[in-house]
Amino acid sequence: MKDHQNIINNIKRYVPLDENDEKQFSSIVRTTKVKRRQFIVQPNFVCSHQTYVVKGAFRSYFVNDDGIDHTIQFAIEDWFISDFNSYINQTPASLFVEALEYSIVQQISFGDVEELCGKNPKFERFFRLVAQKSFAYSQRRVLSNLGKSAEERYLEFQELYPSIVQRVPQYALASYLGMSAEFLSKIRKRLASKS
Amino acid sequence: MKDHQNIINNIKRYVPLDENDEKQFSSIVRTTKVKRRQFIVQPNFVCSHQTYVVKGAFRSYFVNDDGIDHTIQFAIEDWFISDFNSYINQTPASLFVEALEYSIVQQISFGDVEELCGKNPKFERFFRLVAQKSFAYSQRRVLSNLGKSAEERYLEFQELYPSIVQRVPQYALASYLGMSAEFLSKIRKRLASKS
DNA sequence: TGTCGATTTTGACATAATTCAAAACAACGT
DNA sequence: ACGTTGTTTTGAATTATGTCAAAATCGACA
Repeated sequence: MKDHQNIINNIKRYVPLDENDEKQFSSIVRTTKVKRRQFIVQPNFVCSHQTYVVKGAFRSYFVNDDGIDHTIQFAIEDWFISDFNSYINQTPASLFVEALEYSIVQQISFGDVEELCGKNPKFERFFRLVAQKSFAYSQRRVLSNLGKSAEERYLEFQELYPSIVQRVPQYALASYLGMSAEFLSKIRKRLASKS
Repeated sequence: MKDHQNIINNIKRYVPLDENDEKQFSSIVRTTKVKRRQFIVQPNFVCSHQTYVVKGAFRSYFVNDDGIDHTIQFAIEDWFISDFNSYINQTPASLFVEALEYSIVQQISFGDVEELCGKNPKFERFFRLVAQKSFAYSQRRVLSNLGKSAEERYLEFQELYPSIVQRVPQYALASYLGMSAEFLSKIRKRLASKS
């Protein structure tokens, strides 16, 4: 149980864990370093792990037939990231998950997680609560995408995640918000000229 | 355990249930009829139940400040629907959930579900798997919204859910796909004139 | 079965956002 | 510190989609 305290404290925000639970969980965690621009998930390979970010930043994205990429998610410290669809069905991924900076992560494999959930309901519960929260979050995003203009989406994102706006490249943010990089640049210029 | 077989078989697609489990689950299910145009969830009221559709059709939607509505989800036979964000946090809803037809539903309350999950890990597991699947589904939708044109989104939806296209009003479908009702009408006309 | 309200269609026009290509700028590795 | 490569900015031209208002159609139910 060297340095799993971050991820374990994270779990404890949802379910109480005693020392034995912690040990159980700790035994399935593997810590790794990841270089900037390195992929931890790639299309056609099964996404076998969920990745918890100890330090650094990632994005997951899809590249369509025209070579245009669409960012699904960012993850910085204390977030999980993966190609979730590939992970839960253990089928080949369609996304890239790429480090935007030099990062340190902790990974848990699908098999280990399922086994752990089977033998300790606290973890079953934890992963249920996380999945439910993720789903609710994703629905909120669908809503913003539907209802708001490009400028409104940018402002909303900036409001919610100011630290991410600072930290990720503009084109990645644009592709998350569903607009071209050029247009985001124009929006920012317009906003800067006010105020 | 009158007529809970549909919903129970649905659960059994994810976890095996013995007779006792079924009885336990059955005890928290309440069956109700819902008239066309009736709301089962409304903004500002807490969404206290998850609703399983035995027969009929629903949609959940958000109405923004300009009075424009955005459909989050459709549900027909064997689907669950709710304002999930309101449900899991037990906070006031921001969505309407409205019957598109005369419907029969089965409802389970947040309190009962949480209690049941606490005492029977099979249900904890079931709700975890469902939440995970829902999340993966929602991510796929984000992807379509980001990557595809209005026409492509329509074609994709028709491919995936032909029965829903037939069954729901056009304006509701347009608001799900993120386009104006008029534009969807034009897309259909254009498509019809080919082939 | 006819009527009224709700839904869909149509066309003209307005606007948001994209595309492309070039220039300016930043930042990374050696 | 330098050059190279990746990123952001700009402006002009283009396209997808929205808006509005009127007409046509549908469908529930008295």
